[in-house]
Amino acid sequence: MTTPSPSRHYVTTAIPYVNARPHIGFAMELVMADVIARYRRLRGDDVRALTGTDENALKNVQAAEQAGIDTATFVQAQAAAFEALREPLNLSFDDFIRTSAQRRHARGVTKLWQACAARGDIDKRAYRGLYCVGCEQFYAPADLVDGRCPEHDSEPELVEEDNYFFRLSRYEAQILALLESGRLRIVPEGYRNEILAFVRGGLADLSISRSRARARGWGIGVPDDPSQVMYVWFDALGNYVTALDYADEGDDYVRYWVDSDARVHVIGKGITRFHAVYWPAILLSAGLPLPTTLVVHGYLTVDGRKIGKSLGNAIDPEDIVARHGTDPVRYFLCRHVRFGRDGDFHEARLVTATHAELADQLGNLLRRTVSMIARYTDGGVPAPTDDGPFAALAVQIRDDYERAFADYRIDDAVRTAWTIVDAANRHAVERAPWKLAKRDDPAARAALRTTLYELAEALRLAAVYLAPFLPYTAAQIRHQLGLSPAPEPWDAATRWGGVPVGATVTVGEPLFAKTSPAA
RNA sequence: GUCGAGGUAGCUCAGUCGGUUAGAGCGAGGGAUUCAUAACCCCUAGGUCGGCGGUUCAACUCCGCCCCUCGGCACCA
Repeated sequence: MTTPSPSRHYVTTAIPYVNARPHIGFAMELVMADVIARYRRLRGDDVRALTGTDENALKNVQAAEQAGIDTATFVQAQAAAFEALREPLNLSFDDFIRTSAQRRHARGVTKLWQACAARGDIDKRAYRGLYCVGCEQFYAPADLVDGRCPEHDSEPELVEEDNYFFRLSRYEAQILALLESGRLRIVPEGYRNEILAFVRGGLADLSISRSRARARGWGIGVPDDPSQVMYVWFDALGNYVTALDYADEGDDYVRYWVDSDARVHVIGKGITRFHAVYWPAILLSAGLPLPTTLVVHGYLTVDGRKIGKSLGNAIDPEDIVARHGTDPVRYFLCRHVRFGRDGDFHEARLVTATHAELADQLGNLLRRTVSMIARYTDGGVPAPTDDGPFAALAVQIRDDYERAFADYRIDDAVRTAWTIVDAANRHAVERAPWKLAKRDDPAARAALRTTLYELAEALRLAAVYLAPFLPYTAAQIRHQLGLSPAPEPWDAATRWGGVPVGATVTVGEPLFAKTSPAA
C-alpha cells in the first residue's frame, strides 16, 4: 500500500507557553513531529516543519514579574531555551515562530481576525464573569471551591466588560461533518470520539479578547480597538499560518498551507479541542483551508510520577540527552511510549533499552557483520549466489512500516523496523558464517558470501527504516557499510538488494557505548 | 453523574475477523556458541487473561452487570 509520492506535507508542533523550562513531555512532541517530517522527506516529499513558542499569555507576564525581569526580556530568554532543543534532540524543523516578537505573526493574526470579522463572525458583547484579582483570571463557577478561588481562597469579584466574541455556534454543523467524514482526521480515534461528543453537546460562542488592562498591556491588539487584546488562544492557533507568511499570502503560505496535501498538527491530548473545533471554525470563517490531521499524544510521567510544574522532577531534556545520548532518548520516546497513550519516562528503562536493544541487538549486529566482512572477504561486500529468506520479508516490512506511518503509529513503525534486526541476528546464528569460513569447499564459500551479503543488506534496510528515529545511528551504519551518506529514493531504498557488491566496510567504533545506570 | 480509555506472566506491554498448548521484551534459571560491545542464538519461566453471569460446539476476544485506575464534559499544556 504505497501512498503516492511525492506530496506536500506541513508538520507542526503545538507552541508551548514559555513560563516554565521545556520538559521531557514537550521534547516527546518535538521528536514525534520531527520523526514524521523526516519520514516524509525520506520518501521524497516536499516537507515543511514548524515549531515555536506561545508568548502572549498573561502567565508569561506573571512569570516575568516573579523573576523580576521585564516581560519581553524574560520571554526572549525562555524562548531561546526551547529553540536550543534543536541540537540535543537533533531536530530538523525548518522554522521557529515566536508569537510576541515577530511581525509576521502579529500581522498575520490581525489579518485572520479581520477576515473573520468581514464574515460577520466577530462582534462585541458584554461579558460577565467571576474574576480573581490574585490569579488575574476568570473562573467558571464549577472551578471554584465553595464559591472561592482555589488558589487564593478569596471571593472572586463579578466583573463585567465588553469583549469580542467569535460566532462559533455558526460552525457546529460544519465541524461535525468534518469530523464525521474524516476530512479532519484525529488519531488515535479515541480522541476523535471525545471531540465528537463535545461538539454534539452544542457549541457556544467564544470570547476572543480581553481588556488590555486585564492583560497587563501584553498581547496582540484587536484591530481598531486599543482597549482590547486578542485572547491568547486566538493568536496562538494562528501561528500555523502566520509562520508561513499568511499576512502577505507569500510563497510558503501558498505552497505549504493552501496547496499542501497534508497539514498535520502534532499536539498533546489536553488541547485537542482547540485544534479540532476552535481552529477549524476560525479557518472556516476566514475562508482558509483546514488542517487535515491532528496527531494526538498522551502525557508523560517521570519515573511513575506526574510531572510537577515546579516539583523538581521535571526532567530537563538537555540534561537527559547529555547523560544518555540523543538517539537513545529519541529511541525510547518513540518505541517505548505507546502512541496516543500516557507513558512513563523511566530512566532506568531507558538505560536498559539502550543496552539491550540499541547496543546488544543493533550495534552488535553491525559490528559482527562488518568484522566478518573485513576478515573473510577482505573488506568488500561479497556477491550473493542465491536468494535467501529476506526478499519476502523486505516486502512485508515495507508494507507494515508504511501502514504504521499512515496512522502515525510511530512506536509500531519502530517495532516493524526492528524485525529486520531480529531476523538478521537469528540468520547469523543459523548460517554461522564463522563456521563456513573454516571450510574450503565451493559450497561453503558460496554460502559464506551469500550470508555476509544478506547481513550487510539487512543492516542497510534497517538503517533506511530507522533513519527518521535515529538519524545519527542510521548515518553511522551507512558509513560503516561503505554506503553513500544520502539514501536512495524510497522505492530503491526499501527494495531488497540495494547494497552495492564490493562496497568497502569500515570497522568503526561501537554504535552505542554502554553507560552505567544513572544514579 | 455521564462519556471515553485502560485493568493480560515479577516489571513494561502485544493479542487481527471468537477456534485448538494465551505471546514479546526486561528480569530470573538452564543450554549452545565464539563472528561480535560476556553480545548474538535456543529452551524454561506454568499468569483464575479485574470480578460475576450470559450467548456459543468454542471467548482474553461478543452481550449484561459490578469493582478499580486514568482522562474529557465550554474557554485549563
